[in-house]
Amino acid sequence: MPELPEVETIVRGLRSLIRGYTIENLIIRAESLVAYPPVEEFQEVLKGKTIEDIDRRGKYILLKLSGGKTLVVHLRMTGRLLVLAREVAYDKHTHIIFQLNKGLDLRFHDVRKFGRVYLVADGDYRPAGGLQNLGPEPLAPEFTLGDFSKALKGKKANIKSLLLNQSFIAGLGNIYTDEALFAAAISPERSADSLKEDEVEALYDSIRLVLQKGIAAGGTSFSDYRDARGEKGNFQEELQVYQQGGQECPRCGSIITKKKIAGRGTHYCPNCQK
DNA sequence: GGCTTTGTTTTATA
DNA sequence: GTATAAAACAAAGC
Repeated sequence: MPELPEVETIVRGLRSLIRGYTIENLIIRAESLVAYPPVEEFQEVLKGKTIEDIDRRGKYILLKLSGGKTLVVHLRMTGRLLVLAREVAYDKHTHIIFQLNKGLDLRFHDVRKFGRVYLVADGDYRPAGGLQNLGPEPLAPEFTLGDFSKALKGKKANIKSLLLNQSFIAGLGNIYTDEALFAAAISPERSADSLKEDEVEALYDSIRLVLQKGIAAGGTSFSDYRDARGEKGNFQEELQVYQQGGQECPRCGSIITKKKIAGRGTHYCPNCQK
């Protein structure tokens, strides 16, 4: 599942592979993935645009184009953005092909077809779903412990659901939420405002550390995730609790539990996550 | 063919 | 209006 570290890895790859390239033509094989504007307009406006830079905001990929437009991509569960030579054959899950100059393709590949692309005017993110309502970037220097602590105050929801809420904090999904709560030794069922000062600090540090480790490992390829070159990440080898239900806790040796919390499969150690 | 998967949006409830 | 929880939705693999 592409979360912040996976999206960051993809963005870095795209920057080195296709920055400065021009979109010469598009092939849209599944129109349902084009969320905005209507497909005909999407196709016409993109032709001839140059990719000036590639950025990330939360789990959204932003391709800044010439002419004041931004192509926004969200990969949801199983989406991939791949850079491939034009002659590489499509498979059944290749849905949008951006044909670039010099014989390169940028391809949107998605087994589940849950991913979406949006073409917006620079800075006007309203048509792009939750992009305009994202919370702070957890790795940005401006996001301080004080901010985090203040934001948690008075929140009665459990900490797991709050961390998954993109308008509260951007970029965390099920994998890194479970890993950060484990690293901070905090139970996912705790209400947010029940956390003591030292626990808030441990969680703040854990969120940032886990995300940085994820990026350093090139993301988590538990199943579908691949980077822009089609390569797997390695963070699955470092997972402490996610998908480790029934295994021994690496910290205390108890058996890791998997349970549905906040509507999501949640992995945690019932003994040492308090 | 029902169940599962996750990120996001929508709806319901307090 | 706000905070929160629950349900719905996307589509395909098994």
